Amino acid sequence: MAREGHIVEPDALVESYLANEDIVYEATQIFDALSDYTRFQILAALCMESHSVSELKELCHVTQSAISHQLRLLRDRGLVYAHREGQRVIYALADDHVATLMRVGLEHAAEAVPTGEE
Amino acid sequence: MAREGHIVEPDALVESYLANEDIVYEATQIFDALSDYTRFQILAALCMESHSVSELKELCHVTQSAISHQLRLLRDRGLVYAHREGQRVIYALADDHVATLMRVGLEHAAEAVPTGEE
DNA sequence: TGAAAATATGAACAGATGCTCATATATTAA
DNA sequence: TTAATATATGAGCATCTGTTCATATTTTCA
Repeated sequence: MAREGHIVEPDALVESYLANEDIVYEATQIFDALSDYTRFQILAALCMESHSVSELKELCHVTQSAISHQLRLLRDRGLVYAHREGQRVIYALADDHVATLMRVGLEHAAEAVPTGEE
Repeated sequence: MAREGHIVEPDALVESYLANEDIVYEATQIFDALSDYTRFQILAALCMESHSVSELKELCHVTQSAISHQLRLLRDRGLVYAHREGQRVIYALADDHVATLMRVGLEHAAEAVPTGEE
């Protein structure tokens, strides 16, 4: 069945997660959140610091409506949370795992994309 | 602009990646690959060991055609590679980053999904 | 060579997705 | 209260996605 040895250390904990359909589905939902360019930019900005909707709109170069819709999705999935400050609504990252995922994803991507320097 | 301090260490390397559109796009593509239940199962299986198409079909409980289509996508994105062994075609993970991402994603998911035990 | 087994692939289709546009809600200031 | 600013949201739409179905390709074995 196997062709080579294990590529990663067989991790009992990870394997138990894989056996749980709900956990696997939840994992795919996180990756889905990170799979869209706009959402990735939002989360990247929030990795650095919290931002209002209008700040995010500027940082991501999309319309206010588009940002709000994506923020709603991220909020519904528990990746960000919000609180009001006067007229503004400030969004923040809800989970440090997201930052870790983005870091690893970017490192992988940086290897895949030829930049002239490695 | 900021509401609180930095959530993650400001990482100059990561910030330079974020400034590169191609790298960000490439990163979203990796997350997209992991965002589908079938593909996630395929990659999870390949994290453990290499598998033929028919083995993956059994492990993921989907049709041969569906597996082949998804494997093509993963191959096109450079996440897996294949070689023929007689009638079989054996697929393997092309990149260890994928395993790391899945591990972190599953850990995040395990916290989000109530299991009765943490 | 012909049949069987394993894999790949194109077409088609239903459902999901991300955006825009218009409008609603909420807060502040005049 | 009215106007202005900030944010949220529903509807509609074009595009994308994942699957199925049918069929093609490749390899092995009789």
